[in-house]
Amino acid sequence: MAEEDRRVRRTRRTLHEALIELVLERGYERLTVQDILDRADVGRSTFYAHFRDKEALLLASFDDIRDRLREDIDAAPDRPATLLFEHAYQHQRVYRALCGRQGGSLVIQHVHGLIGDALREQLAVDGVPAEVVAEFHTSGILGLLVWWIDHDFCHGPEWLAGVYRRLAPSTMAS
Amino acid sequence: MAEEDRRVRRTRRTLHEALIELVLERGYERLTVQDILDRADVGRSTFYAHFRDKEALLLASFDDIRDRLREDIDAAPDRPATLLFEHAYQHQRVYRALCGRQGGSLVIQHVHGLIGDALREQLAVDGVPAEVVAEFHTSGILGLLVWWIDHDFCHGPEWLAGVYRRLAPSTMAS
DNA sequence: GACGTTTCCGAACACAGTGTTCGACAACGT
DNA sequence: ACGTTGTCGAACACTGTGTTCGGAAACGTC
Repeated sequence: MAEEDRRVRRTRRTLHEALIELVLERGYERLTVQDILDRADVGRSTFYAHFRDKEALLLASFDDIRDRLREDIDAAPDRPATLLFEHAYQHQRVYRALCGRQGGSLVIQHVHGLIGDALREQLAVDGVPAEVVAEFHTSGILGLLVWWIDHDFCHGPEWLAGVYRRLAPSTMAS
Repeated sequence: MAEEDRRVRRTRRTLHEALIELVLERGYERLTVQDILDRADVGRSTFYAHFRDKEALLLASFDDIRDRLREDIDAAPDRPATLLFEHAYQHQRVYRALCGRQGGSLVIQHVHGLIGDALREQLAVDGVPAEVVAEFHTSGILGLLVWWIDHDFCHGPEWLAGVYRRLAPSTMAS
């Protein structure tokens, strides 16, 4: 009974798809709510009945995937980078739209928080606060991710995970 | 004879100062051109005689500092991270406004390019493309920088440079 | 299949912010 | 004291936002 009405599902799904399409075509910043409405063929008032603004739609579009990523990380918290790379590889289209250079930086920030939280409890280096170590690694991992996305996912996720392990030997986490 | 007119200097300086102030107070994204005009007490048409938009003002405000940073890096290209940290420490107010979390991400992107270019020619790790190594390190360094800024420059620049050296021992660059 | 409910549409609206124009005036450097 | 150049301020057209509301259509349920 939670999601009973088909029309609601249809509207939200259509809007999400339109957003992804348009971000890939023209980049998030350049998009207008009206652009999304036209592409999705959804009425203006309908949009605002579902989302507060463009940003809310963006974040909602990432909700499902983020939840799954979080679950995976919770299940195996000792190798968040590997999980992130595999996850992105499985959802290339969405990750390209939301985490690539043309996506809004908001989603990246969320992922940053996710990975940062996981790393903070895994990493330890003598004489350096765990917070700082985690920050360095998280930023590095996301740098690798964005590079990978912008290079069309050349190489598999194992390769990238190997690169990370090679570049950050100061700890056990991968 | 290049910059003869005092009025021009005054206008540009006032606008830059107003921008920095307001970014520190309310964040770049939330700012209106009109806000900047009010704070600087400069006419609307005058603003557009100098800058195409808010973004152009932001980048111009970073021009001087960026040039000096580039010169420093060119002079000692083997330790770009250390130079960046020292540079930020010397210009805390501007860096806080332009590279902190509340600054537009544009300036950060510029710095990213600067550091990335320098690192790409310094780093080498067997079996990993230099491009990827540089991307990882650059992102990590900028992560450290942002963390440092957001923690009010606690510790000196040497400390942060030491942290970086400790976390990224896969190369000689510091 | 008929029902009451929920959602959607679409047009209208007020509003905020952008970037441009122009004439009058003031400040400038020489 | 001069001609030049920058600034002001008000007006304007324009784009995009977020809201409102009544009528129509689709929905789930019984």
